[in-house]
Amino acid sequence: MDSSKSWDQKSLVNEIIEGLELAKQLRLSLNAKSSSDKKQFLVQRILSSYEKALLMLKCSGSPQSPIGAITSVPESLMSASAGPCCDDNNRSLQDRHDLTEVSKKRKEMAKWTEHVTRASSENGIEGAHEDGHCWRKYGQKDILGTKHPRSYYRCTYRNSESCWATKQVQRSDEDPTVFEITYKGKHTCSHGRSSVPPPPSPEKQERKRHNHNDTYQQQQSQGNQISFPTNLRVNTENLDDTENTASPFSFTSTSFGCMNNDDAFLSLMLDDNGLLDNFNQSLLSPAAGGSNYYFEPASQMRNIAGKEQRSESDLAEIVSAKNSSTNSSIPDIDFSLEPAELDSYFPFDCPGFFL
DNA sequence: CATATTTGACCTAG
DNA sequence: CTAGGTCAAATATG
Repeated sequence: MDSSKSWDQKSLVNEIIEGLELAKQLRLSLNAKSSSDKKQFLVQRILSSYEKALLMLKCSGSPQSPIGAITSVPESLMSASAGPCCDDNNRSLQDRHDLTEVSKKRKEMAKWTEHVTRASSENGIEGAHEDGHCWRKYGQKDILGTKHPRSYYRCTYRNSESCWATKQVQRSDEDPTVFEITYKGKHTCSHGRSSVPPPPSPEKQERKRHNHNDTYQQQQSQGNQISFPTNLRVNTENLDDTENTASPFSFTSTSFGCMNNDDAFLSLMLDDNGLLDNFNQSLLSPAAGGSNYYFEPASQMRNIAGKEQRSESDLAEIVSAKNSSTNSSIPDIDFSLEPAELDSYFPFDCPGFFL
């Protein structure tokens, strides 16, 4: 990866910069209310740009690519052709049902990671992310080499609806405002983001202990500028095709959980690009929960990781939503889209937002 | 009282 | 054996 880069780092940077510029243009367009054609065109360009950049990265296969933002996902997990989501965590289940197949891999389900920057206490955005699903914490573990413990959550409806989706929340030690959320399995429950007003968010405990007043409500008032993803970083680490790869990233948050607008956002994305075709299904599938933004040129991106990414499903995506602010920017290369981009699509005034 | 969280014990892959 | 992941009893919350 370091030695023979099939891509020139400059090209990569350029690609990303271009994306950034385009995003800015898009923002302007949005503000100016220009024709939707133009907007769509811009979106397409942006995606194309990032797609290229990601491809370069993927090809390089460097875990520690220049882009610090990219988090390498530990292992590839393939999703057994088995079900969409149910599969692994239920060790016990599997054990009961068919131990034999589980032999090696413990993880067989689609998995992707999301990086969520949640508020700095000053912004009071802690707990700003929710994905519209109801999660129940079932464990917490101190992980070697990390300052903060990792929390384990599973779908509240695990039992009632056999929804085996789970997620892990790990606070970054470097940037305490960043939470790395790793999802596993797809929601099969019918309680997507749409309905349920997100209960306690994962980090709830922290909010509890720290502050709660200045949290999300504040943002509502601040409305467009902070609320949340100011800078959206999308990092795709391991992608593998996987038809059932569930719903990749939900742009964190409760917000999405309660808004319908994401549809607009999605449709925009989808319309413009064939790129996202593969995901349409899941994207639109109710179960998957609507606001998932797929970033996946399917076939092209997968692989490269080099290891066992067979065909199954090795999907790990990382989304970073930064709400920090204007400058979090990242000189080098973090993919960062300016806030406005999202703002226009997401109303933050919906009640229950960020909760 | 029902449901969610906490937390130490337990299980398993590596 | 270790670290990560899960279970489940105890406890907290509404």
